[in-house]
Amino acid sequence: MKWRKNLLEQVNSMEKVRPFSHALDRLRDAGLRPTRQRLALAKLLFDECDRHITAEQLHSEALAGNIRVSLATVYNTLHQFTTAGLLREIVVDAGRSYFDTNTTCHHHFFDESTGVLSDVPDGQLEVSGIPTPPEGAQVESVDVVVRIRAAS
Amino acid sequence: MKWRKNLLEQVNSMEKVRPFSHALDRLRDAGLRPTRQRLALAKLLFDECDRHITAEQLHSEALAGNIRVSLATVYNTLHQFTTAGLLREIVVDAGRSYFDTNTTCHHHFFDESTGVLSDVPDGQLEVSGIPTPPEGAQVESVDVVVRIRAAS
DNA sequence: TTTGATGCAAATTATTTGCATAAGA
DNA sequence: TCTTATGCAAATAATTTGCATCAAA
Repeated sequence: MKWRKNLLEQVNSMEKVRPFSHALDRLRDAGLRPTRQRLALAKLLFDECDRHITAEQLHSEALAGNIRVSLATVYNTLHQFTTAGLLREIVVDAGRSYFDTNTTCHHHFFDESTGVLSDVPDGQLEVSGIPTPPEGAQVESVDVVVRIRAAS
Repeated sequence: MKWRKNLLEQVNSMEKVRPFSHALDRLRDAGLRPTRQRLALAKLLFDECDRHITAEQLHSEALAGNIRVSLATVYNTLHQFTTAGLLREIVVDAGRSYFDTNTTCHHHFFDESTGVLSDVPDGQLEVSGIPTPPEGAQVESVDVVVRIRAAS
């Protein structure tokens, strides 16, 4: 049927009305099939710049935006995005994973009272003398977490 | 009954045979009642120096040493020790907590292939320019994790 | 013997997996 | 239509909590 275009065409025509090319391009470039859920989650993640979010938070946002998606799918999608290099997983809290839309090398503040994760502005913090790892291992990354707390 | 001494006396007499004063002193100083389980776990933790261990690992060691203790008690004890300042909790792996018997300020290697956590020797790694935290917050600590992996 | 801390079973929270199904070619 | 990848229910893993019990005084 004529009106039945493939998803790419649909999306291209929709882009004229509402610009979600950003999210779509990212999925395309990563070689991930742009399904409805993925596209919706990508939009939430990448339309604003520089987000730090947990699976639970993203799931809430999706539901609030009338996107029907299970928490498991949110987890799976976040991990797929991470594997594809679209996200970076940040470990700051035992028993909760945060995902960062900024995948470049940078460091974090973690507010232990509120659970809010934020970026340390570039150029403020320097790590020098990265140590020689034990025999036979290579350094993958050097992660710095500045733990903060509301002043008492 | 005469033979029924209190725990302190028992322990003092046993010390002549087997030296676990180290573990006992630590509990005493921290104001924690030296119960059988706590004393046994403290012995495992503090008799060797500088251990990095998960709850699961410590539980296994306890069972191997014929110490009947539940995993929940191991968790509770690890947290009590941490609150008392005897241990430091290290967050390196989403969904698993490590505890470090070295509570002084230092940094870590985390081997992502094996899950082994180890200390970065003092003096090799320097962090400079600790950034100003967001308004109203104060810095609690600056944690550096050097993630390593077996060379491919 | 009394009392309050303790230790564990059961509950909770966070995350992963297997497989029926829907989506794209 | 025909796969193959997808999304979710159910399972698993990690950790916490409430309360009966035990140990110290």
